[in-house]
Amino acid sequence: MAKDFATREEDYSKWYNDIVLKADLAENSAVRGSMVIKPYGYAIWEMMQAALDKMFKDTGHENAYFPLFIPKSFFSKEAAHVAGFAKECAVVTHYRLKNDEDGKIIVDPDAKLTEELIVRPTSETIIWDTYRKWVKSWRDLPILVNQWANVVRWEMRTRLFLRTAEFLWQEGHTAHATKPEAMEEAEKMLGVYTTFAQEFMAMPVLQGVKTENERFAGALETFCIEALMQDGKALQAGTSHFLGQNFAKAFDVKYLSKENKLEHVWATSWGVSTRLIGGLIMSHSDDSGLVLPPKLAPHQVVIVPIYRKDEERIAVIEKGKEIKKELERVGIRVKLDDRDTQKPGYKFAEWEFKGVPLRIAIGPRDLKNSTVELARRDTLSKEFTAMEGLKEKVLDLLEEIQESLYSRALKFREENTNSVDNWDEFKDIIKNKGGFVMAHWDGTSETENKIKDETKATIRSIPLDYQDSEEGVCVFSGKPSKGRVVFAKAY
RNA sequence: CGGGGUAUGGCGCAGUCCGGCUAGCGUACCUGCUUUGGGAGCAGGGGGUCGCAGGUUCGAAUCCUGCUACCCCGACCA
Repeated sequence: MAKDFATREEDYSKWYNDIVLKADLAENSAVRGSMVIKPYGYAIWEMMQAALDKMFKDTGHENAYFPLFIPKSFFSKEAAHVAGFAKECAVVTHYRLKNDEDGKIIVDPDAKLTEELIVRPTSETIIWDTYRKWVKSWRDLPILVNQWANVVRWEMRTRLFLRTAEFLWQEGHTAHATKPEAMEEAEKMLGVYTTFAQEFMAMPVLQGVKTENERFAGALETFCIEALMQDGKALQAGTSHFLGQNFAKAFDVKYLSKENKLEHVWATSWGVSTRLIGGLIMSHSDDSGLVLPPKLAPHQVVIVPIYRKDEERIAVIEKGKEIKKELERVGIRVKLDDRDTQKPGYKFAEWEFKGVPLRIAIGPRDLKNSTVELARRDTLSKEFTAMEGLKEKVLDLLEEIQESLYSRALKFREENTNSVDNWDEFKDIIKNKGGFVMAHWDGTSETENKIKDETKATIRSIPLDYQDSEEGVCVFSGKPSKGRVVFAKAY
């Protein structure tokens, strides 16, 4: 175990917090509930952004940017949407400060806005107000736009990355001529998120739709991916909403169809946030700190030189540079830690809790034997290996680590997914074991709420293959059920 | 918003009950020497209006009053 680290066993929340802080990902700021994302944490976000952005563009989307502020009146246009967000909005009421008689800075009461501005908690309203101007004809559709932005939701309780008052995300907002086209878009983006989670984050996810209770405010259908964390709690990792014509009607977005008929357009929105970094941490990390999947690690390989005397230092670092160059030539992200201010043992420990997938140590002994010491973060194993053929070996290992993290996480999820038909067993598993519980449900919000009150478990999703799955009776009410849904306690 | 707790060098804490000399410890930081294949050792050194405002007192980190911030547990949520 790393020095000063809580273990998962001892205190899971503290373990999580320790990793965020000690791995230098983020810290709490002077602003309540808002974090500073530090360079190493932001580098991970940039890796995520790069991969996602490419996938969005490959599926035909373009980036744009809409205002941070939304006029208050926009919020009264879509009733369900307002109800969902009203309680957690930051509101701008004035536009100026001044000095009072004591020289203190105060809000200038004369500078009151005639209409208050809402700091966006999400951008549907401002975007749909804009789309009205963009859409006249069926030829203007579809609009496939994504925005990388920050949003603010005034949360009661916050946790680094998992829930902060301000967070970074992307939000896609699309407009379509027909319902099937919009539905197809919502499903397509769920697929993009799934691919990203599994192939890049090495985090297995369940695809499904939300129940009415858990649905996005203003959506007709919310698709989601849900991941299982190491403490047995579920994390909603991404959502894609089919919004129907709700926003088009609220903001009067109409087009003339080929048949010369005036129609409302169909909408989707979809988003993932910096919360994914929390999911990444809780999927793979261990009691020695962060573990990063190679595809998202800012440094895939770190080289630590070992030396005593000056001439050794020069020779070893020279070799380190050579290896770095060679690895970079095949596209590997390499950090040569040539700081003379820290000793090797310190560097080993540091890169370990920062989660770098592979570490190469080179010392005088290696120069003589033409070897390096190669250590894996995921298994914490190390071996001496020949410098000859190193880059092939590293490439293979990075791929192997990526796959092994995924299969380890998948195995964990499988071991912590239980099909349950008995109410007492349901309560017992939710309370004592956690994980996903697949159980029959009668389809009513009433039952869902009662289960939540009694166990704190919610329906994370209704699996996409729900319609074809087995019939049964609701684990709580005994009424008929068309299939099993996924229950869990959630973040 | 309900319940509990905390506020003292960068960080983590002791001291507060029972007021009293220059506010202490660990760590981090700085300098020097020895070290360097898993978080180095020794020596020396710098850094704190004790959360804020008021009060009691010869004297307040310590007692009293008010305020603020943060943390944990719930309810709300990506």
